[in-house]
Amino acid sequence: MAMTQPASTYEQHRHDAIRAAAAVFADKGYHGSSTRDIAERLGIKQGSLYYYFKSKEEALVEVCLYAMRDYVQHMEAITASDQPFEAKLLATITSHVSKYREQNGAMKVYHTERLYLPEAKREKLYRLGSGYRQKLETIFDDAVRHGDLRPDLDCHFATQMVIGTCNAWGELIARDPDIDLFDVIRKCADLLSNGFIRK
Amino acid sequence: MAMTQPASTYEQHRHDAIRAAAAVFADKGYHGSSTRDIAERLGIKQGSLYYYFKSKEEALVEVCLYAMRDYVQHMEAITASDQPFEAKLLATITSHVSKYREQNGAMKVYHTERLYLPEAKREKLYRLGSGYRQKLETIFDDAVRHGDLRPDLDCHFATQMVIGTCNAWGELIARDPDIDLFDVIRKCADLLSNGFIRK
Amino acid sequence: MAMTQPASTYEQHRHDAIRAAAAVFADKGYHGSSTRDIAERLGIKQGSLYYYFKSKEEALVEVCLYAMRDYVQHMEAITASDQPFEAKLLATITSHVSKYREQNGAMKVYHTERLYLPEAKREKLYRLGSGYRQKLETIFDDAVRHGDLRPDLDCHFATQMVIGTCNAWGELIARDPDIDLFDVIRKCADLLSNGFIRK
Amino acid sequence: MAMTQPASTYEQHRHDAIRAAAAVFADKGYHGSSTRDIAERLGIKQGSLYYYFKSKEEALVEVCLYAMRDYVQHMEAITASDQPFEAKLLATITSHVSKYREQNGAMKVYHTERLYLPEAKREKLYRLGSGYRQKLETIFDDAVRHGDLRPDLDCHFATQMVIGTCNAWGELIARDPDIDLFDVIRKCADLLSNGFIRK
DNA sequence: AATGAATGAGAGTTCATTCAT
DNA sequence: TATGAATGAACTCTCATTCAT
Repeated sequence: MAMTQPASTYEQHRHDAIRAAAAVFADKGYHGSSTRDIAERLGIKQGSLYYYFKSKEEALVEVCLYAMRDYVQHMEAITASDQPFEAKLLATITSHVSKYREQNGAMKVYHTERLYLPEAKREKLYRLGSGYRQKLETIFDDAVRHGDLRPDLDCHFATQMVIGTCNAWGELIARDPDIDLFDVIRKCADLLSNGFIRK
Repeated sequence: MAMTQPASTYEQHRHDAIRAAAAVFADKGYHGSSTRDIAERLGIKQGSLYYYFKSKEEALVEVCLYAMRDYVQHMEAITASDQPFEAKLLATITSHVSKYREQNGAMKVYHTERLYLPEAKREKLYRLGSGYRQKLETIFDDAVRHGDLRPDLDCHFATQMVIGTCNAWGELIARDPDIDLFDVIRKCADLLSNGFIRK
Repeated sequence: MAMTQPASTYEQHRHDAIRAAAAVFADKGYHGSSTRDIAERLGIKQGSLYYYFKSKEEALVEVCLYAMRDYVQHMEAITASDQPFEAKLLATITSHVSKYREQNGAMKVYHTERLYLPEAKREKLYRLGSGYRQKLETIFDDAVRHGDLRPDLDCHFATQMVIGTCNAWGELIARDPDIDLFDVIRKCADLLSNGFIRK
Repeated sequence: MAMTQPASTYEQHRHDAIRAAAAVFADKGYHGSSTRDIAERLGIKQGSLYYYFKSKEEALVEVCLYAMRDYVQHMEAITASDQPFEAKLLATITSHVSKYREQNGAMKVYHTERLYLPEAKREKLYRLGSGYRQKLETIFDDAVRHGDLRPDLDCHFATQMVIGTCNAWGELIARDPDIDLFDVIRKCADLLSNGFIRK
């Protein structure tokens, strides 16, 4: 059972182009990358890139969309599932941090280069991703209501904190391939849940 | 009590130039900024920038050094002080996060653009900043030994977590001037210390 | 009998670019010429030059190599030939001085601008050209041994003298198109052989 | 008995500036030199140069004039003297070639950079120097008439040849301080007079 | 007599983009 | 489907020159 669309040759090649762009942008930043860099990584000539993107900016948009793929759905699945808070948190962090090791760095690009897009396009991406934060926040809301979390918890703040922490670790593990991904995830979830202090 | 060095006119103007560069780099990224942008912000002509920096790259180095100024010393003072762990953590977070609202964004530039410097210069900056992490780690080591923190705590991990969290919040508060800095600091310290979970 | 290689369009255009650079450098000197000057002479826009040379310096190198083409081989052919000394000298001078009227001044550029190349590249060119002097010197050595030339002749000095004289006349005939090339060559060979003095 | 004018301090300093310019132009060429290079060699700041020259071009003119100083007079003295041809030739060559080791390379600058001056100024310099060639030519004319030289000698050509040869050797000895100046002069005069061929 | 500070013009170079083939 | 060739705009950087001090 194929999980991705059969995909015409063009779509396949375009997908490769997006992944090449992701890798190059992740490495050198959007403004530090040239279309030639991307083309070289793809093994084609500079001009040929324009068969797949109508501009460099479009390439960035596509990389960001690629990064967002399955991102929100994942969160929705976690929210809908019938697990205790700590399991949901672990699942969230796993999903988020792992993404930094996948998709040729697209997630990193989304996080750091998205801002260079013109307002309009940035807004569209933002809307795409904001469901994520909302869903995550409801996990916190529910858990507080249910008595699992501190009753004084600022759920909005906690949500940002989780996301920010995931992004921070994501950067680190994207840069250093020697870091043990699951060790990071476990400790991260533990510390966020329980804090540094001895009980 | 003089708060700043007397400083020659040249030094003063150069300082202004560094701050202008910091602001522009923070806004558009190193590669996305032009020397004209910086000059314009300073109110001089493009070519005149080279009276203060011998290259755009040198400007980036200076911005990073500016960001690092007092940074490690602050940490050393906190380490040396005779306060309980939670006070030290609060002081650390305050010092770190506040920096993102100071110095025209130099701290953000240091964090996100430093990587575009050639190996040699990056290394030198790195050495300057690495004392920070070490000092912070000793705070954790001491507190674990003293019984204030969980005995199973991975202090190295915890250190990275604090720094990463501070940087993540730093980005947010730098971008959004409406965020209440001290609210963030307080909640951040609280959550890191005590976690989300109800005791 | 094909006299030039078939040559791809790119090679042909690049050749034109080298000749344009030769002409401009010969006229205004390397540092006095701009890439725009060269491009204009070629009838393309400045930026397009970089499709043919990756830097202005590379253009200078190519012009120098162009000047050296066939230069040493010519000398080798003369050396190997079975002619008396005076014929060989005449052939040498002819070959050398004529070059100043050919190849759009590349020889002049080689002679006067080569020095502005960085050590490494200059060295490589030098090695290419140094065979010339050596071959010429053997002509003198042989002729002295054979009794055609004065037995007290400093052959190394004589070689330099021929080359220097050729270059001096080359400059003159390159600058003034009215000078009769073959008149110069003949008189030059005569005077070098026989001197000013009446016998 | 002072041989140069008493000279105001200004004149002395200006003289130093001309010599500094000569050295720098000789080393890097007119277009390859910056006014900062010259100022640095003088030990003053760039802007201060303009106290001595109203433009870089004027500096070049002054260097050329400096090179020409005593040049023609020397030739006149030689012409007027009552020596045989060979002594006059030797004196001429000595005077000319030696100049390349004097005056900080001004002669080399005159020879190679003069052409970059605008027509008008070049013309003026040319007139200054052309007396030299004329005087030298009369030496040849006289010697032919007197029967010392070959009756078929093209005196104009011979004159150019002497000058060209002197300049060629001048370049060599200016570049390489190890060359024995008087050895060059002697051999040069000998070969020009008597040629390579065995009598 | 000399300098610090600035400038405007122009340099070499890169690059996103186009388009005929 | 992809390329070779070119372009024009922008970029970093240099430099001759000016001028108040």
